[in-house]
Amino acid sequence: MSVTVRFAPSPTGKLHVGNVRAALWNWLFARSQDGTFILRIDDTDKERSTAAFEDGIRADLTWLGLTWDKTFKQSERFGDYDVVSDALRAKGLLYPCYETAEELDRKRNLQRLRGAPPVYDRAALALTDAQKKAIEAEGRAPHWRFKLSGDTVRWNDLIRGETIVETASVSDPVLIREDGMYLYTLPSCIDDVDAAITHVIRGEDHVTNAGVQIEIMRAIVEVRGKGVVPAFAHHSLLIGADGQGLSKRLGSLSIEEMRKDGLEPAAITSLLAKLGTAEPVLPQPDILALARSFDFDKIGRAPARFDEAELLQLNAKILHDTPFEALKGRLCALGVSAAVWNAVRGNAVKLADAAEWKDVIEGAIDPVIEDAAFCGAAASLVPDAPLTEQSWSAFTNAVKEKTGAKGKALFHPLRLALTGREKGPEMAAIFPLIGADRARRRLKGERA
RNA sequence: GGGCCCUUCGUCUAUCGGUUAGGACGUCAGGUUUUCAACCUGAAAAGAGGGGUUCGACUCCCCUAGGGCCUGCCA
Repeated sequence: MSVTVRFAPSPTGKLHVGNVRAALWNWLFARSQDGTFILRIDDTDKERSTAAFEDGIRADLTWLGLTWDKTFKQSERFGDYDVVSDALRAKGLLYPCYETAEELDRKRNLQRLRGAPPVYDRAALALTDAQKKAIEAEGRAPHWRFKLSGDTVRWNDLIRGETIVETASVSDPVLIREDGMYLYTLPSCIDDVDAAITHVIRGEDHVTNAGVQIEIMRAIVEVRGKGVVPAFAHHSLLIGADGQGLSKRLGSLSIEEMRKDGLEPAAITSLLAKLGTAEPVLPQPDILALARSFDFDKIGRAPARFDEAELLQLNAKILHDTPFEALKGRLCALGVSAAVWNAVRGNAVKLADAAEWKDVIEGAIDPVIEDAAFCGAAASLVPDAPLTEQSWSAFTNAVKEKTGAKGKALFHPLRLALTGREKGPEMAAIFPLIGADRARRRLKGERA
């Protein structure tokens, strides 16, 4: 049986690092098994789902290189959900409830106060047909719950190992709201069975869900007369660099933000693929190489810290190794030539840094002159154009001879005068780019 | 409140009862680049705490502490 996985975001928000780690692992696993990766848009919540979020999710995934083999939206499949829910009703597995949200809330609070688990008491199951009729005569519509078995559900989780959920300690899940809208659970289960999903890879916030979903899926398989319950792999969630949960400040960790910030998608995939695994996090521009090394056995069970500083370091390393050709389009848009890129890429953390260096090299800057006499002497020693790779050492040797300065005393003031900055790319590389004329003027303290 | 999961260098982790507790990233030092970055070499750096079990515990058990998650007519 060939592997089929899915990533199922709901278009009610932007993709963030947490989401994307799940998407990535699904994608990597699919690719490593020569399987199928499905993008499913879970848009059952009509009020909160928007086309803009959906487009954003697709754009983000595409940008990261997580392309899908198939895609569909749950909103296209309500007919199928109707068929299955009717069959579930007929089997007595889906039953109507008439409590209001406030009532349920009250019940839960009471249970909590008594120290009891807030599990639905199934009062609706005791309702007679006459009572139901009477309630509906008042204009009240039911919401529908799935009747859990109360048994222990167990599965061998690909990451967590043997895992059990006691469905007796879980409320019968509401599958259909009072207004007739499907909640996420049923469509998700139906789609997983119908699409023949073999592996569900997602965050451990879903482990209790997995218990109830396995029961629901078993019922669906029976109703459909085909399909299987997939295998599950629940990974730990990411936490912040401070060791606290990530959920609070996901805004700043959105993929869209990172894209706008000019980060390399490979930096994100390199980090997220290996963070929390036994393998080292290394810059890996080839996402398929990441797929080849994907292994559930290497994934740890403890929450891992996501540190933006680490992401930036990876981004820099990836940039250091990326030739001009690979970045041509974006560099040209920034006005950065191949010569400039090759001279400055070792100093770029983000791609936009190259543009800053381009401005330092080619634009007008205000030089920093610490010692006017020294710089003035140097100005007169700048070799005639055109400058070459060798010009820098010829120039600095001449300055050394004339002024007696050496080491840091020699280089530091020259760098400051020529670039206006304390640090930067190899001077031998950018000196010819700055050019003899501009170099002389900058050494004389002129804006050039 | 209840339930599930987790806790080894700063970080991600290896170890599946006996190891000088290993690696990677980061950090620091030295080298190199007659400056910084890059690069090379090296070093420092860890079993949350307390009880057991055992000849022997990072490893198994219990307690405590800390963290994550679930406990929705959200997903």
